Amino acid sequence: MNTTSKKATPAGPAALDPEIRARIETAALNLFARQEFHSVRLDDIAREANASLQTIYRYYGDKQALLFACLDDWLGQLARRMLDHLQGIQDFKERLRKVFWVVLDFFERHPEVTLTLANSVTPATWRQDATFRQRALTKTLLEVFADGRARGVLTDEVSEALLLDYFYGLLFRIIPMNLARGQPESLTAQSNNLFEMLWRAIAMPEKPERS
Amino acid sequence: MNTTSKKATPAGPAALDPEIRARIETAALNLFARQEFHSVRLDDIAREANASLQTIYRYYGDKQALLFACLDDWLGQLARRMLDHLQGIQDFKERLRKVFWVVLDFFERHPEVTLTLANSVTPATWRQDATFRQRALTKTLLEVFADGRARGVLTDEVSEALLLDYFYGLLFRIIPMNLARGQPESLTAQSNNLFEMLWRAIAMPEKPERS
Amino acid sequence: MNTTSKKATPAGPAALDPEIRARIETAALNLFARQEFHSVRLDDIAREANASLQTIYRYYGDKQALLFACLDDWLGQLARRMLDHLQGIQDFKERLRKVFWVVLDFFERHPEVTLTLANSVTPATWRQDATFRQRALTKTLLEVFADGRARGVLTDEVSEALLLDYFYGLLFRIIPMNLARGQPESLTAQSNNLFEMLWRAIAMPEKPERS
Amino acid sequence: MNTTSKKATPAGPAALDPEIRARIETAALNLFARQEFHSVRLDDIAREANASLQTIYRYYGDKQALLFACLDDWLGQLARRMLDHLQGIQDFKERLRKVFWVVLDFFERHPEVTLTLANSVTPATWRQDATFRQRALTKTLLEVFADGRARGVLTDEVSEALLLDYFYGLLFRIIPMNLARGQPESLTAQSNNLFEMLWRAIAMPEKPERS
DNA sequence: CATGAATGAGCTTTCATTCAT
DNA sequence: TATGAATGAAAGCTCATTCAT
Repeated sequence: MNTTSKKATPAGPAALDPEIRARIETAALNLFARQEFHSVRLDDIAREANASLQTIYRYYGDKQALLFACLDDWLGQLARRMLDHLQGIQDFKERLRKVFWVVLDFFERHPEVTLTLANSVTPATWRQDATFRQRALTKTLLEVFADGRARGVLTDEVSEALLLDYFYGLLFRIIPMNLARGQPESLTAQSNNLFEMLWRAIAMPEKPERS
Repeated sequence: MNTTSKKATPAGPAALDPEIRARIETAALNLFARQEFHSVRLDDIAREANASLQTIYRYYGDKQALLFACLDDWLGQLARRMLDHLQGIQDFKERLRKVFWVVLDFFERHPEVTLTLANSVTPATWRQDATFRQRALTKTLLEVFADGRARGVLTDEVSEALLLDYFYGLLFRIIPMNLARGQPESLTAQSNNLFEMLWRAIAMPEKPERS
Repeated sequence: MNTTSKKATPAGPAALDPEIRARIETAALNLFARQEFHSVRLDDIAREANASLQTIYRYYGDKQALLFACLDDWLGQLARRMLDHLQGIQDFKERLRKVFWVVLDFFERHPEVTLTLANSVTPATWRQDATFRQRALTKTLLEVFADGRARGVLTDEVSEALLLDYFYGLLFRIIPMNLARGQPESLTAQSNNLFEMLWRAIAMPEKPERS
Repeated sequence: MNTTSKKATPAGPAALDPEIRARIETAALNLFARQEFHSVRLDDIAREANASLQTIYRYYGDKQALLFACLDDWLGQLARRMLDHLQGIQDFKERLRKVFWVVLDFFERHPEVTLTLANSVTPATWRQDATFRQRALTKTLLEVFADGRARGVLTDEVSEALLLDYFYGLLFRIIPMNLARGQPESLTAQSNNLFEMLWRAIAMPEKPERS
């Protein structure tokens, strides 16, 4: 509600007790995953975390900040993992394939994060937060796509932004949907198939060989 | 104290006064489009609609039902439009291309609906409502895809559900994102390009000619 | 709430249809007798009376006026009965005894009126209404007591007002209480005993005969 | 929507903050004394008490419980005072005289309590509350009367219940009426006169000396 | 830090009362 | 007149957030 919330700076420099932090965020993520943001009560989080309401407020400032903090940790982890896995891969398509796989793998292994994103974060909310690691992720990806474009590997039928939308749109749909369906089949296992389809969409179509 | 509390039946079959209904839903849609569901106050809707709070309760029962009612009307309209446009088109790809175009065109012309879907409806919410016309839409599309699969036009690399996810994921991403970007370029205008890319992804890849 | 309610004059000169009036007041009295004033819904009265809400409003103006109208009719009847019965009785004590009996007899035969007075009329409410026949009753009684005082029949230990309070206080207590107890014994039947006790209280004590 | 709605337990045993409690009850009593129960708004009580609406709900649960709580405190005080004053008095008549005086004195010194009882409590309401200290008072008095009956001091012309009605009826009438008349004369000051009149009514009449 | 309350906002409900047909 | 709605007011409830201990 408050754009310029001049809250008591959420947590001092010492970041306070990381163990308590962990307890709170685990509890929070579990609840945000199961219910909509507004149906989750801070009371419940406090109880599940075995912490007091005051502590939550001291650490995070308000409910939304808590939600963001939870996600931020995980997204940071995803970003780190991504960079790690990309090391040494040169080929553009292979880099993208790897990115695709890392994302599938990550969310499939952390369903609470997936569900929280699906149930408790609306685009409007998402945009509100300036500190998101997500920025970093998106920025990285955007550069990758720009590069692919420059190298003529990616189609130029549509704008770069739209290319990125293909990528994101696909992932953001199949991951939570597959989870909602009870994960009948692992997406990670089908990663290559899924990626090849995506690639056909966004790659520069081969010019028909003459003759 | 309360002996026979009968929940104000959310509007009888007579639908009460359609003009008031329209005023309320217009006001509601405008607000749900601009803010998150929980930030929208029924007070404000009532004021904007020039109706009383009680009237809203009489017509819809509660806040969420109001939201659904708003969307339901528009989605019904979309469904009708879709069927209308599909008339007479036989070719599978052309049918799908048409569907794609109708969706882009519809949401691009009704940004409030797009924004409301993006800001005020989470998947969890979405699933809660049994009466949604959306069901009809999805069911129709699923049949289309099943048919395409059966005819061998669509790839069999992944399940039908995933094929549908490609379709939905793309649309649900590019439409609100383009709007958020201030619609620098009409999606409808690029419909064919966008569709061809999608088609490459989901179509049965041509077997490499022998020789 | 509204002291100077400039309502549509409750019922035109023709007093409208007396049959409908009767139906409404019967229904109202039954409900006011069973529940507190504020727990009675005009809806229910209308339904029981087989009349429309509008009709009630046209006839009475508002809820409280309806209550008063109901009581007024009965109290008028009581007053008439009283005057009728007093005819020809000269002796002061006998007149008072008769008054006492008429009151007991009347309320014992009209429990709905008793209950309505007990459950739906608070003193504050009572005082609000200027048109009450009750005024007439009280005024009459007050004169009776003044007369008794003047003749030296009633005690002069306390003010006339307090003498009247003995009379009223007793009646207003025993009548509804006996009803609440399920009327184990008819008060009317015990009228003489009860009256003699009262009389001992309010009569001028006989000066002890000297020697 | 609502899974586990647990009615705010009307104040735990700790009675919460007694100072706030006092502020609320004072405010409430003042308003209940001046207007009818249903005309009093909890808003107003909260404002006058400098407390929030929610606090009132936390402490009392609902409006009627608040009313009862206010009265209960005072009636408890009256009961204590009564027992205190009765100590050491043996003679039945003197005991009753004392009871009579304590009641007059108490209500004359607490007009808000008197008015609240008169304006905001109907018999129907009164009967609803099981915890009322009033029970204790009535029970005590009933025993006193039974005792007087057994000892042959009280008249046996009517049932015990009716004797008690004389007592109550008189007090419940003269106290609020005198207040409504602006207390032209102190009842407490006239206590003996008033009691002697009552006594003549309920005492066993002296048998006429033979001869 | 934890606990327990206090507070403000906003949803929901129930009615008297009024309006329109 | 009867019917069906519309409206305003107030009760009652839930929760984030804040305070005090």
